[in-house]
Amino acid sequence: MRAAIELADADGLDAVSLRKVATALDVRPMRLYGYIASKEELLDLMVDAVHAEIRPVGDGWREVLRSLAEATRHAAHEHEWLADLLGGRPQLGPHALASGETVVAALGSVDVDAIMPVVAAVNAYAIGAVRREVAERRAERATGMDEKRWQASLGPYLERTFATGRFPALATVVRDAAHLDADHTFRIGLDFLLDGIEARISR
Amino acid sequence: MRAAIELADADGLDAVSLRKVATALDVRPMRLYGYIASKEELLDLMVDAVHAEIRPVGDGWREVLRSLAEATRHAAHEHEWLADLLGGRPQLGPHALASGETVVAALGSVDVDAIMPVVAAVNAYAIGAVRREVAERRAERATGMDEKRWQASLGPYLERTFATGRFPALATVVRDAAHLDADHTFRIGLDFLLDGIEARISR
DNA sequence: TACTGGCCAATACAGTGTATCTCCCCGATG
DNA sequence: CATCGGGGAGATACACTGTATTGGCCAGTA
Repeated sequence: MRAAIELADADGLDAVSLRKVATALDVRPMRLYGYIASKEELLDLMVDAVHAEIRPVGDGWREVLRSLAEATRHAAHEHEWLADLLGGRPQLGPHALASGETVVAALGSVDVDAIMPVVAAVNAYAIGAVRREVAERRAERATGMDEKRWQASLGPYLERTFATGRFPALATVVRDAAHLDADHTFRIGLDFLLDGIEARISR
Repeated sequence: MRAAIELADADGLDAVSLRKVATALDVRPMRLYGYIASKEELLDLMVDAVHAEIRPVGDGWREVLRSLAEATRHAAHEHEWLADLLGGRPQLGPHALASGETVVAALGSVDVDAIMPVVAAVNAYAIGAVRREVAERRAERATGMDEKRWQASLGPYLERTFATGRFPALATVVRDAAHLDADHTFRIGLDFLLDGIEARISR
């Protein structure tokens, strides 16, 4: 599983094949089936292993939830393949449960019936936001490794389609609005969500 | 592309192979490369095609954003494979831009610099929430098509791990808290987010 | 009529996850 | 001590994937 994570970190999820993992371990491919039942199980184990790095901390429910989201984002930055797997199947491994435990424990002051929806919402936001962020990062890299070429290759396409006049509102926003960086965008959305939660649970 | 969507609807994303799409069209596989450059492009086209079904409607920014999230969820229910693709790469196809346009147009009363973060946050939440929902739905189906067997197969595992005493807070919440259905969970999280947005943009 | 350019089909290739078959070694038994 | 049996490791096999390359045919032109 560690070998698989190293492969994925280095060359992406596609580079994780049972044959490659086996050779990394100096073992024959079919040996792996003594430990896992299928490749999906290996992927689940990888995700749970990374959950060990997601350790929410902080005082009070708000800080802990924020920390959960930020830690998820941080983990996905270090393991971009995580964005492809997060939310793809239920996470019930020990490390995932452990981080869930610390979060729920920090929500002791919250109404017990509200805990699950709140945690679920923060998780959903974090997963969706991280996915888009990683997708953009990859797209940038695909067009020549630097941001200028990305703008240069995307710009003309967008200009052309905006020039059709079919998306006037979108065009003005893209052209006129301030462009926030990824950090700010993530935090603003998270603040929206946490504000809304705060308003409801302290009602 | 329509053929590919039908295949995916029927048997999941794995069933979409260029060979199968080609035979569905009574064509030889390599013919497809006259229309697409790679399989990824086909997947992008499929996603954009489904974006045609995502038509946010409503009066006022709040209703439109809610409609956007609900429509995304609805589309993913009819095309479960969409959950695997959403957020996986930037969506710049015409239909995706069109739904973005109607959303942005409905946010005319909002500060222009706030529009992008707001839309991004709602999208992120919708994608993350839909993913988890679809993941659960699949897990249920995988354990025998009905919910009872799902509980029966998951229950013992959770009971065992909770019995270790390592997740006391989680255990009490799972055992004692009311379990909301998927519709409510989605709507509650969405309300959190929209409340938070409302508080900030009308500030 | 000879030729040539383009396009379509077929084949080829390197890889995938996983099922099955084979064989060898080691331990237990007569 | 010899023989046998079983279990596990290894190799092989299979069906399939996405895509590059090759072969051949046919239409249009000189």
